[in-house]
Amino acid sequence: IQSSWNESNIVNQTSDDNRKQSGQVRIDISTIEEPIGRISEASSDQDFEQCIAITKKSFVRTGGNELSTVSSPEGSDPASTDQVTCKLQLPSPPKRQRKTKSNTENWEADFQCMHEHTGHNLEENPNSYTIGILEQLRDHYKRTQDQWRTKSYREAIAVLRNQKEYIKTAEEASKLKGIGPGISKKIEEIVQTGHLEKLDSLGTSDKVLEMFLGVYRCGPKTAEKWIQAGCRSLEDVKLWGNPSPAQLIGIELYEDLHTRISRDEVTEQYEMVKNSAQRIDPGLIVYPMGSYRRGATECGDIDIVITKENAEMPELAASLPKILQDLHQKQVIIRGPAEVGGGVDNSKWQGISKLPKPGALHRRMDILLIPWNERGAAFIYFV
DNA sequence: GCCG
DNA sequence: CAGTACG
DNA sequence: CGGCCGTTACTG
Repeated sequence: IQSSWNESNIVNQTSDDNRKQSGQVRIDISTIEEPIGRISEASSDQDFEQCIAITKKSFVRTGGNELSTVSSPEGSDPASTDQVTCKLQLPSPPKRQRKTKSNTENWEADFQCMHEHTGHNLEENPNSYTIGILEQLRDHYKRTQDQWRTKSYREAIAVLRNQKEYIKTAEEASKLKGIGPGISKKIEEIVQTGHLEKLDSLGTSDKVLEMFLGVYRCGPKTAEKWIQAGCRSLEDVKLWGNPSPAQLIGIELYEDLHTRISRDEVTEQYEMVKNSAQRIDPGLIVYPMGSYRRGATECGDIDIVITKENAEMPELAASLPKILQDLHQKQVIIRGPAEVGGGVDNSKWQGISKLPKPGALHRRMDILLIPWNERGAAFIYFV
């Protein structure tokens, strides 16, 4: 905020010169409107503006389902820099003309949440094959609990996913922030040979570990523990693994929870929550978030934010058990209302939901409670 | 693994 | 407190 | 080389 929260700095940046210290995000909050609801009324909130200014992460155009959080690609050509730069509009902003005028007029187009989500607008990424290989490597490091390599691959993949061009050489790759010498070489190898020698030498014997890691609320430590206990199947885990209640749900619902959710079903689930919430309190405002809001055609889970005008956390937290109870009557909720305390600290609920119709699958659902004056930051964070 |  | 999870 | 997201939220 110190470096960017002042007007002169922003004017400088617009004028295309001397901006080696880029990496700032500039968002025109007065024009942020999305199909689901409006957050533009929040533009009068100082804290909302500051939240955005503070957010140094770039909201890079997303070619896939994940919002990239890499820093702005400084040092690249001006055109591409413009594409990831949006405007932070101050009370009386100087509207400057950009050199590349198409970008000026249409910068909103670079953001998924500025488009109507028909569910048919996500094009294939030219690097999808490369990404697939790198994902295997990432998963390997996740299995072997190498958290930092996992992180590096995760970030490199996110960067690659945001490229419109096919990255063919190590030289091209290493220009991208988050892709260094190691992954660059691997990218070139993948492009030239179609696969990666490193993957062959890893062995595929850790299928069991992989399966365990797929269990809801089982991470590397627990998976390792189950292996050490001699478990080789989910049945074994139930007998010998001493799984937690949540993990037991993850085992019982393993298939359901690994099935992607259609956009339409997320809409349905969201409507159910919204109806229940507003039956409890008509003032509650409910939004679908996460990958749904980013326009994904299929989602892994269902993210929902609940807020209310001028409400703080205690009031919202008090409503949550009632909402869950109401939902419980209409759809199945596991880890249901009884286990949710009424404490002031309850700001979220993570559980399982299922639409009340034949053949419906169990889905992971997150409900996040957001105090009214934090909604701006929440919209940035949870999307 | 990458970055500073 | 460690572990897991969320964006 | 050292640090790697969050004074995250929640469970057990």
